[in-house]
Amino acid sequence: MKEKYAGSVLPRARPRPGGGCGPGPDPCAACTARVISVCDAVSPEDLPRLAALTTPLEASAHRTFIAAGDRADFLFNITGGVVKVYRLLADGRQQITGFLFPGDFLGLATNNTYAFSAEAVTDVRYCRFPRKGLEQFLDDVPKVEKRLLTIASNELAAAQEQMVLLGRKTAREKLATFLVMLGGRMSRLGDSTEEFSLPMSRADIADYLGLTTETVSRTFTQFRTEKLIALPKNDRVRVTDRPALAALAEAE
Amino acid sequence: MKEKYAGSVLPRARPRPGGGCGPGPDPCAACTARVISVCDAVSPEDLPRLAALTTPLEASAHRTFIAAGDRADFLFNITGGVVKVYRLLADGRQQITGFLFPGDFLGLATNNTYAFSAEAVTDVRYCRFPRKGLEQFLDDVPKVEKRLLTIASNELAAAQEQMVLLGRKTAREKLATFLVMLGGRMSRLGDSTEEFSLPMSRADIADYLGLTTETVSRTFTQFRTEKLIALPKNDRVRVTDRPALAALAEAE
DNA sequence: CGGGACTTTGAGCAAATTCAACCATTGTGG
DNA sequence: CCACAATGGTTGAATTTGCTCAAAGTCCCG
Repeated sequence: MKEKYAGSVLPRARPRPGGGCGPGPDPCAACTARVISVCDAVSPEDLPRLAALTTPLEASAHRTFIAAGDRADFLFNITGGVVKVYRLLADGRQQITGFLFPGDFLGLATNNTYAFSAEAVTDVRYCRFPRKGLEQFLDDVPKVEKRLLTIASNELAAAQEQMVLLGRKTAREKLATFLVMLGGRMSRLGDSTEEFSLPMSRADIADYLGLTTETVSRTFTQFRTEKLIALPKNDRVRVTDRPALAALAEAE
Repeated sequence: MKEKYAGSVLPRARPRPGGGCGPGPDPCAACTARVISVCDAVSPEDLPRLAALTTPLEASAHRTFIAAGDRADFLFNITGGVVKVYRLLADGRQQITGFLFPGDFLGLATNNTYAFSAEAVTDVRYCRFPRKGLEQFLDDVPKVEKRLLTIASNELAAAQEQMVLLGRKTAREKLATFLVMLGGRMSRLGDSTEEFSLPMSRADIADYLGLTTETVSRTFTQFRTEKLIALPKNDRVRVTDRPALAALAEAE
């Protein structure tokens, strides 16, 4: 199992392992993830109202907490841990469309049902908002709606980036891009860019990059042989030749 | 050149070839694309104000009217013709992230610059809005902002779909998906689902599906041999076995 | 210490690419 | 009006990248 990863994602997060909402009457005010999420757009005086809508929840590693086809009654904000968002084909082929980290937002749905599934990669903490209530809240606090639009735009840009990766990059370029991206992300969460944890399995990395586990593994080995990276543990990378890795990643 | 395609995309559109905004004092009110676009969320009394912000423009086939890196001062609404949105890698590899049709919206940008380029595939008509002015307008007409969020959500869902295609589908499945999608899109624009125009080149299809022109061409030939489709002209498809094509497309 | 899950490695294979030639359509200039 | 160049599309052969199938190897954790 993967419980080992729990809490390793926010090494310097303060109040609770894995980060997350604080307890007490005003949990959102104490939320360690707030500064990097939607909730940042909420002014202090509106926080209690947001908190009233919020249900803080947890999911242990490998739990699927959103299944494609479910009624899309909720929106989510990840406060601790790592989540994978994915789609399946009928025969089981899986494409992971994104990994979510603390502060990331989830749940923008087109119809009344989710078109994707979401599974906890590590133990996860998240806040759940009922769509109905949140929509009301959004009407009253337009700033948050703007923020949502910004978030959606960012995700759209990221999605386009990922399409370039999936459609036009080689296995080496894909993995290099992934490592650079993950390093950046991890460092923003308090880990170092040079050495950081790799919370997801090889299979998940493969399903994110449009490859097989074997190819991911082989490419890791190549990179290690070429001294671009080191793998002190299976779930930890040290980038030893950042320029070379970045060059591979940004064939653009 | 491709001028031959101009106007072939909205066969039943009324007022002008290729559709587009009407002339005169209230062009938006006469816009044939309005009913299927953002502008639909604008109430009649606000239309003049929107019209005041709008600059109707044209671009002939193959003209790049947004280049990645440009300052993102404008938003766009396609009113006639077909546009491709794409990204390039340094060595020229291209990934088309989407084709836009009349009613489609374009320009959501993360930073101050566009991260993508946009090129007219056929002769194109479009409306241009200055970001600044539009933002003001959005503040006053929250309904439109909501609509934008909905559009962004839809695009996000489409982007995820495309990631599945790029990362996990075979060449045959990719082309089948593309044809089904295009058929649906074309029929909503007044063409038939059974036979419709194929306004983009094989190279563009390849760059959209993460394949090479050769593979696209070979797969077209396969489909023709298997009597799934017919190609009365190079730029026209007739779907002769829709169920089979759909089955190939939706391996999901 | 042993079982299970995950990862790595190897060998052969297949899908898609590359490189190259050929064909078809269209538009141009003689 | 026809020849012909140009562009885009198709086809073929050889090659390559990444996949499949199979077998070890590793690392936890109990």
